[in-house]
Amino acid sequence: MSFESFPTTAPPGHSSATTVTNLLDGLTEPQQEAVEYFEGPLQILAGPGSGKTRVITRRIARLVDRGVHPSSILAITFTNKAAREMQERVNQLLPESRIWISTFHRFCASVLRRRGRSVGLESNFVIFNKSDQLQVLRHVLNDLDMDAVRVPVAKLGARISHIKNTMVSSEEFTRSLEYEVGEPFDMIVAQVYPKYQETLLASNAVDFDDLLLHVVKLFQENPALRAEYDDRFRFLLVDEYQDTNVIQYQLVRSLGIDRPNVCVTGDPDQSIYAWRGANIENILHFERDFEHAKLVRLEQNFRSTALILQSADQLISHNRMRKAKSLTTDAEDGEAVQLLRFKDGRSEADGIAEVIRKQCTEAGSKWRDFAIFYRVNSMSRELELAFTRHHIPFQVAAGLAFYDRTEIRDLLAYLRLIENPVDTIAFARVVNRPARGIGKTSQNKLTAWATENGVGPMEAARRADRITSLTKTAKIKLKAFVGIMDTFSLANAGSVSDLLKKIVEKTAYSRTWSAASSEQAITKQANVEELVNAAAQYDEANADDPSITGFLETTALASDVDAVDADAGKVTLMTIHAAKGLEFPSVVIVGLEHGLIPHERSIKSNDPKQLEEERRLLFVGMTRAMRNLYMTTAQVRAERGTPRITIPSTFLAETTFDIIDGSKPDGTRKKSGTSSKPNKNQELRNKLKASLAAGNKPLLTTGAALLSGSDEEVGLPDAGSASTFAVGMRVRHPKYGMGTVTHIAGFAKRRTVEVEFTNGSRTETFSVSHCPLQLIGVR
DNA sequence: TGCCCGGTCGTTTTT
DNA sequence: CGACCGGGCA
Repeated sequence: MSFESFPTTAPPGHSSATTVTNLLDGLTEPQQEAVEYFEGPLQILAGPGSGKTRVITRRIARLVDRGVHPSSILAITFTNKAAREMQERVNQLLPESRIWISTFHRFCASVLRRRGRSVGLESNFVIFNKSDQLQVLRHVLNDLDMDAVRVPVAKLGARISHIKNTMVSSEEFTRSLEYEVGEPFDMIVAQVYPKYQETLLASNAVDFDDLLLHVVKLFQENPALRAEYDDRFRFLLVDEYQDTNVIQYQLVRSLGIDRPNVCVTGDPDQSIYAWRGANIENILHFERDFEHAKLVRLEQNFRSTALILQSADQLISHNRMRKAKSLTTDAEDGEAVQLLRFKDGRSEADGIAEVIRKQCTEAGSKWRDFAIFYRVNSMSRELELAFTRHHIPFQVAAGLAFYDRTEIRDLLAYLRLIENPVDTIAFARVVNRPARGIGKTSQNKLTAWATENGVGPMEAARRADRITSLTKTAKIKLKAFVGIMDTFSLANAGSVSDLLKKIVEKTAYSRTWSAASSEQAITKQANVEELVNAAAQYDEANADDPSITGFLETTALASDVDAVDADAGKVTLMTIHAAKGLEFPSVVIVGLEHGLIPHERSIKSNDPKQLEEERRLLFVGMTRAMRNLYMTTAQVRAERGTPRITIPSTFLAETTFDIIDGSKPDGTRKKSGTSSKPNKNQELRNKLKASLAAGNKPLLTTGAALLSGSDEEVGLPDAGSASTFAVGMRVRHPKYGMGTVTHIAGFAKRRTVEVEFTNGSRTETFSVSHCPLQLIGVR
């Protein structure tokens, strides 16, 4: 946004001769280098706010300028939003050029629509999202008679997805377990995974993973096809390369063999998706994978003020597994990062609201200048309540995504079934919605018959007369359902939106919520209307070739983050992950607490890699801020309903900021900002370092000390400090049983112990002042 | 067949 | 604390 308002000197419709210099105008030397580099692999290591998008878009324009045909350039991004933004900016430089800019998933969908026959997909296949996926798994479990055993479906899905992302097929997975007994859970997975794939294929459907996986397989099995695509896309550009997983990597590789003009951009320090299979190695080993690769580093930051950048840089420099990078800026110092401390989550939310209001009334800020980031979605609630109380307009980039709402999924399922009558999941969803007297029993009989006779659910319903197990009424009702469905077609309705309207009308869909409270009914009605609007938009954009499949693809690959509108005139609330790639004049990062940032899961994993990813996550959050950066802590935070005393984030000991008492109306500033003299915060950091050098493990302690709330000097705890607990002590907990104390941190009321329990190998942190721990003795 | 309640579960991040 | 599943009852 900000610095990108660089004037486009070329008038619209310019001829190419004048653009070369213009395309390099206002670029730094490394930026120019990246734009100018022509053929061969190119890696752009782009720090936050270093003008990456600008470089890529200009590079594309420059390629066209050199005579490369626009249709032989493919740019791939991760999110729709990034793709759209890049498309817009390329269009500014090259109006009407129709460069193909797409996400990995959309690109693969289009390949599969054209060439998916050999992996068993019709061109109108549907894309199953997560809830469809879970539905499939439930069906599979049902068929396998496994519901007796409690199997967590979501976990199954996650496990299968993970296996797929390591490119292990169901056959390979099952075979691998024949030789080696795996986890008990994997034994279940081994049974479910193949059936799951079968169901998808029988439904002419793919899940998100399949979308990529099928294409990679297609290219592997059909070298001529791979070569065709490789050749067609003479230039390939991949954004956010640090987030690619094994499959995406394979895809990029297979498109860059004959024509290795692959340009990747990314920043290892912003890799925050390793948990879902992203492989930092991909970017770290680019030079090895693509011979004679050129490397360009963009290290000058045009986004943040110097003090913000400095704090972020301090933090990230604590990562050990890292390509060192020097972030620089010409910007003024600006205001120091501020740490606002509150007593609990509610006053934190109120305090943030007050800060924002104050900035808007006194400093001329606008609501839209502010973004609040949190680690977990559940933390948005308290903030939403506070903003409502304070009458501050806000938008949340999360919650139930629009296309995940029941009424929307129901109507989409109708569309799916019309287009693809073998979609068992859509059938199950729709056949009795609104209720038309076709219950579970009848459905089970029908699907059993369908499987037996090798037909899809709609075909089975059509032949309901032949299914002897069905009751007479069930047969009649199924026939009626088929009758209604037969009246629906795109050809008859004329457009997707009209078809949707017809469905709503003919099925009397609003009966579904007749029982719901009126307020709910109104929301649902509005959602349905919004869906029709979305369809109308699709109709308009695809007037030349409208299809149900096309519309469904749009909805399947849309995400809630796409809906955030930077210009909405509202404060934006989102997770730190969702904030990647964005920037805001003022940013608040909420809950800098142990267990939140870094997240408990990463801490408990005991894996330094995971902790480093948490650090990168905070780094990403901090570097979104242009002018003001606030971070907050609450001394007490309700967790699963019960309030618990918090421990400050260890990361606070690794960066610089001013501490502000957020609960005081004006905020009592402990140390003021712009001086570079070490403040108390830094003295404490020095102590921490000395202590670390002495072989202690006091990160928690120092974090706590930092925020201990008193101005008096606080020392680090030693063996003799006042506490009855000591590392190595045996304790008993009424619920978790026997355990051993592994860490002690904090002082007085804020003193905490971490206990590793013997059975179940779980680890819990307790506040000494109120915990039910019983001392047993020393190990 | 459908509704309601009760219990269980988990609880990070997403195309 | 909340969502969601499954079971049991009307």
